[in-house]
Amino acid sequence: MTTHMMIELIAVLTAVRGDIPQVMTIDHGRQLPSGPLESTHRSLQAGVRAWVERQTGHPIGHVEQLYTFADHDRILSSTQGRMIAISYLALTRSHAGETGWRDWYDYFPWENCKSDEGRTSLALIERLLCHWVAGMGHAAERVRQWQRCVSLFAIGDMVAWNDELVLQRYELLYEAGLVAEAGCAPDRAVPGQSMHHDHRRILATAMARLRARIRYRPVVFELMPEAFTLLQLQRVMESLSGVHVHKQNFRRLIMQQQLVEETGEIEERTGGRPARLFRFCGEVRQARQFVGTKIPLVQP
Amino acid sequence: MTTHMMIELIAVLTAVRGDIPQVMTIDHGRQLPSGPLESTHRSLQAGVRAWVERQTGHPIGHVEQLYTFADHDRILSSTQGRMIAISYLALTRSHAGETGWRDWYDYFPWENCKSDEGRTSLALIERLLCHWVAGMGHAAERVRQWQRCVSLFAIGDMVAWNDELVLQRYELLYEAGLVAEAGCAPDRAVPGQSMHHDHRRILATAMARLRARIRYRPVVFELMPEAFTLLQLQRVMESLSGVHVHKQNFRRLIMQQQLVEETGEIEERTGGRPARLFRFCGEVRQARQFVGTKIPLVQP
DNA sequence: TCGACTTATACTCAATATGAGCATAAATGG
DNA sequence: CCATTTATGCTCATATTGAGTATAAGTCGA
Repeated sequence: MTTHMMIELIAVLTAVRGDIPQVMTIDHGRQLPSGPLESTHRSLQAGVRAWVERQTGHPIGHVEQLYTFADHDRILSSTQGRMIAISYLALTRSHAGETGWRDWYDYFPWENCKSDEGRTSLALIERLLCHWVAGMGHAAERVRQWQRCVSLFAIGDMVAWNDELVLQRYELLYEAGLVAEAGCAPDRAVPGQSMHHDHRRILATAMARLRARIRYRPVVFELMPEAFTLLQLQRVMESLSGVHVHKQNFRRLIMQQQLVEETGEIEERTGGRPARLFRFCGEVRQARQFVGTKIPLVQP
Repeated sequence: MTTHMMIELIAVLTAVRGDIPQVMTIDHGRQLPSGPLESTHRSLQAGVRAWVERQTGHPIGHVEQLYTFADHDRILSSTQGRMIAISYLALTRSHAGETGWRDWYDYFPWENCKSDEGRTSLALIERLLCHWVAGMGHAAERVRQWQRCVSLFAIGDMVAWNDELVLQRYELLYEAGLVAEAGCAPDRAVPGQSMHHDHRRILATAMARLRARIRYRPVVFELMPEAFTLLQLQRVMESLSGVHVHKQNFRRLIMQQQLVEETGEIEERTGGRPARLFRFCGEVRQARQFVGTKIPLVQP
């Protein structure tokens, strides 16, 4: 009796191509890669790592457990099958010419406030949510839910946009019946590709976690090439978090924390003045790996 | 074939008595309460909640998943039995006259830097770690591990104490063979009660998570009585985090964030000038529940 | 009753951190 | 040569933070 078949590992494998965060998918972008826990795996983390590295051929940097959930439907139908899913966030560096990679913001256009597409998406969501709230019976409930919409989507400038609330925003849209996973009609749905099962929800969890991590931990560098300019680093930070940063202040903070050191090389193809290339000070930082990192992320 | 027997839920149920954080235990303080996932549970979270509330009779406030791990020994011996453990942090308010509650710092004396016991414990750890590192073969490894000791235990004032690194500190002591769980001789072990299996490790995870949470989320109030003075609140924050806060600055931040409102009552038994009583502004805050909370935690 | 001690609460002040802008340098392409 | 682009150095006002002073209002013991 092999009982470990019931444990499923789901990976949100993330990389950055150019400036754009991407996620590894299967089934034409409809699912996240997943696999069973095998008895040869020494631990869950090792299981994910081994399996993803075999699948992509790339070494994985940061691996982090996200969340474990019971698949409710499967519990009740007491047939054999997957019962517990454990999701992981994994970061890798490059992936030239591989298939299965999709942009984060194909699934969550509204999370990319930097882009025009994101802003129009947000404007549409605002109208749809307004309509959803208006259709509620109780006035008190109407007020409560509208407050929730306002604080999650930063409607009306009363509250600032919080880039870490990816999951909460998705859940609100789900409750409002504005995503395909909630079974709504396509014309009523918000823009953004849907996924099978609750995989888009898991992706939202991963995005939120990564956005939180890059603020305090030097994990961005797991996604960067060996050498990079400060603007490249800034662009990656911006596209991960979905918000703009002030260029000079960003440089100031990166430099004064001594997160990076010059390689001595110069990047010529900047389109303007050539830029110095930097590398992550992994060696020096490893010693004090528990000292926090501060990355400034502000609104435009 | 009931397959759900293999999933174990482990709860770190935390409350505060007086000013002291406590954890619910069984087996004379040697284990954390745990139970199997049942098919009647609608979700994992609901399972933990239902089961803990039945066990203690108290309503639970905040519940949060901590970590999922595979019990390695059980995987290899392919007998039936528990295989996956999912741990949770749960907060509750009061527990007058119940058994099983133990102080956090019975298990982690060194995490309570406020107390004299914590400081002597830390001084001893410093000596033991120094001895451990000195016995290493390679000089490079010696340097690397000593750096790790220094940054985790804030040895020599080169780096500040980080109260959120509870788990990392425990893991270092485990690797150094200084805790009973690592199979060391009692006279070589660091002070602090041990637990069965990896339960002390799970407790460390829970403490770290709660210390991180109370900084940015108003979860402290789940542990406070209905009405409290600002000093009581401060004392609870201090004993959860294990570090001192500056009284006036603490008040300033709490007040200007409008986390609390006056009840109008006065607490007379302060030992000094009577203090105003406050309650948590849950209603007002619920609307903007995603706005961050800032609690100042500094070194003495 | 007085005085030492405790806690509560208000306010000040200096050091930093942060957000935003200005200015200059060094490349490109017409 | 000039407009444009990016890089990089510097300033400045404001907000936040850490730490201290001052005063108020109780308790307790001699």
